[in-house]
Amino acid sequence: MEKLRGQMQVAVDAVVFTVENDVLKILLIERRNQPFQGRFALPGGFVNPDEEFEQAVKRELFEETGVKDIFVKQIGAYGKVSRDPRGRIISIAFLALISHDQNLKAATDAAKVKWAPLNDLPPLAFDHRQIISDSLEVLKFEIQTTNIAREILPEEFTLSNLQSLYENILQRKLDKRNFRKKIRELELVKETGKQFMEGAHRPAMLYEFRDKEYENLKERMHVLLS
Amino acid sequence: MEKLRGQMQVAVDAVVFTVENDVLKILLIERRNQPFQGRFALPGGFVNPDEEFEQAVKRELFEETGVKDIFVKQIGAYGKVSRDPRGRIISIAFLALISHDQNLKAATDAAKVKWAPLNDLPPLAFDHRQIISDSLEVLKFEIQTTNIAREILPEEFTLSNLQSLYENILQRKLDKRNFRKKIRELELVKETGKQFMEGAHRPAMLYEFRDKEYENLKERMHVLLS
DNA sequence: ACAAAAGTGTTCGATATACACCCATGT
DNA sequence: ACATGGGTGTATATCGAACACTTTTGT
Repeated sequence: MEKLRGQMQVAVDAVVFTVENDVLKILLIERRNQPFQGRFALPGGFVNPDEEFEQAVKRELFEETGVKDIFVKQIGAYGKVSRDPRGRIISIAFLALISHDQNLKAATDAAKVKWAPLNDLPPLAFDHRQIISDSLEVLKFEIQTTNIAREILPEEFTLSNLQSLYENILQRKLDKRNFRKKIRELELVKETGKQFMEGAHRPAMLYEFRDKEYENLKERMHVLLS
Repeated sequence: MEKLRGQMQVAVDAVVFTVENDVLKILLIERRNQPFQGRFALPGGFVNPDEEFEQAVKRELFEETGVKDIFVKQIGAYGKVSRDPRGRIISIAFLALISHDQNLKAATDAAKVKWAPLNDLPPLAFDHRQIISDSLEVLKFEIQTTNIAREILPEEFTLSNLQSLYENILQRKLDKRNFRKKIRELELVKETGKQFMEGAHRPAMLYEFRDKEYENLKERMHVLLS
């Protein structure tokens, strides 16, 4: 038997999005060791030999956030020879979404863990900035073609919360009336009957997501052709 | 130093599309060894320690097809624990496109290599059927939002060839007049002035792709929101 | 009364879709 | 002459985009 070819170390990394006070944030961890000691990096770790990628991600994220069932979706493999000075370490990157109402361990944990606003990220280790950028592109697509928004918002939310989420992800302002009309047509949400009151202004209606599947939104992908 | 964690074998596999006689085909290789001996599989192989994923794919594909610069795009990582009975072998899958006018070695090579029509694939080894399915989804998206079609068609082609390619990829019929109008609006191609004559009917105009970049097509992705 | 966010419809332009006939050629 | 695929335009429906005022609350 020849020496095993293609032998490498395989890790998973996660771009965990959540929304807090209508701000889209990403989970970062300050590195304690070389390389990139003191820099922030995406949470992640090596994959055990008998462990699925998704299990590995969820295991790592449970350790960091205390949240058990996190929505994850693979973004791709990052394997540039030079990406890690320690040697050939490839990373399978995942997009992960957490709703902020699950009391997150990370928020109150040691200072080495933080939720950084997407639009104000510190310098990052490895190729993690690229991974975040790619994840955001995927998220932009998914939010427009599925009901993935439910994975990141709390159980109950206002239409302003929802619009803010879309704006944060798509990185542009949306028109309130057009947005609400669209959401209505899609039957994405339903009223809870409750109201949310805060500040010196009219209270907002609270909504929750419908159970309806939204794969059908992908039919709108007839972008180019009849 | 502890024993290396996350140690695995890493391979690349390619879903190579080409179009021959207006039929969309995929490159398959008959396996000579266990497991799945005698079954067809995607071309691929292990990644060398100092080799980029893309290099590895292109190296393998050059060996199989004799074509040097093949368009490739990563689809994702496939790493189910049970996917390969020999052990934990993960595969980074790539979509690859070859225009059939480059005289393909594969077509004339040993019987163990064949171009199989997408709509008539034999049983495949490993999770390769799934990889093909996922690749086709990516291709469906790319063909509608970029000028990727140029990577698979020959230098010169008729509008019927082009439409046929779109139909093959999108797996549905398109309206000829609407298709041509769209292609015109997008300024995707230009006339060569030449004609292509074949069979007992009116000769067709030959076209070639414009050099224009088509990233801008992605702006049409405002599927959901204003 | 005022400030601040919630809520609500209509018009216009652009794009997608449906649809049928003549043309140039080889046999 | 006929069979075969190549080539062309218009009318309608749908969707996206732009746009401003009233409502409800706390202070």
